[in-house]
Amino acid sequence: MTDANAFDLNTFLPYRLNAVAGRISRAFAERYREEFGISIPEWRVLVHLHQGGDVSVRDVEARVDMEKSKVSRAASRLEAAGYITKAVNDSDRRLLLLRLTPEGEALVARLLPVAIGYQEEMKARLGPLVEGLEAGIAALLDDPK
Amino acid sequence: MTDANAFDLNTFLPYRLNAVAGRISRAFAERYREEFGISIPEWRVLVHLHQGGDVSVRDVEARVDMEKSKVSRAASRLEAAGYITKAVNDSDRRLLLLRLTPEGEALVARLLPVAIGYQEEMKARLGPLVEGLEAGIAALLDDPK
DNA sequence: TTGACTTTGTTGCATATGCAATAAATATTT
DNA sequence: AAATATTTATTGCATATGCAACAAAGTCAA
Repeated sequence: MTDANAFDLNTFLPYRLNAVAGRISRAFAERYREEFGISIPEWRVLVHLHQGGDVSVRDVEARVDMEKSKVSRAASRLEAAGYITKAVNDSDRRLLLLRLTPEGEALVARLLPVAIGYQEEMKARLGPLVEGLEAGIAALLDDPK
Repeated sequence: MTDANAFDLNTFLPYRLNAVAGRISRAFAERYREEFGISIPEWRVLVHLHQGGDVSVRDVEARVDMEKSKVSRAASRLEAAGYITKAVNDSDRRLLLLRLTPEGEALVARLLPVAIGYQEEMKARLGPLVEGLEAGIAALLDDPK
């Protein structure tokens, strides 16, 4: 059945998955850059800090699907912008304690509604198909690999 | 209901979509780099040339979800590697005619079964959930926007 | 304690990327 | 026809990325 001559990129699942994700991400990134002046890596760090308590670079790396160098650089930019602080963890001086500043908290408070609204838009476009999409993503993402 | 304090990145649809797509793409890219020495942009150009007839950079850009500069650079690398040729389109001398060489055709013939196999693996992992995933992707991707 | 090994975060480096600017060809307007 | 505008592909530039190398701190074993 799988005739290689008939191969069509537009029905190729890995390609399609990557293409949607790219478009969604680009739109999301543009919005965040314009409204808040931050990138997606920075957004992820902020949101993770908002969720968890004291957090190290390693923690962010593990939970947010980013290389540690990417996390490190995002954190440095956020620190320079005054949204987070970096402190040394006294019980293990290799670890950083990343924390939101009051400015960072305020920024997250403005960010989250926009994020949630964006998600709502997506879900509205999907209608009843959301569930199937989420189930498929879960199967690929949360699998033991 | 959407309480911003309860926001959880791991249930945030745009994030999850991007995370799966990233993992799938990285695995795919690694495989293609190791086995064939080509990148995903190059892969896309090759496959598109295999599908269509004579093709310009603009055609690839329109159909393959890539910036024209990315297409241009991928095409240059493929030309240097001997997989495609660039000729001037005599009916409109602004356009290129990109064509697979015999080596390019041979490469594509080896590439496609691997791609199809990769897709099969994905589908096997998804089981009956494939359809829902594909429907969701279609709703987001093929929409009038 | 000493020495070997591991973990954590940062940085250097090579490559990739998007965007704007450009040159060449064509199309359009006057 | 001449002047202007548009389209196509490439390239320069600034930024982003992943990976490997590294320094500092900690762990473990003898």
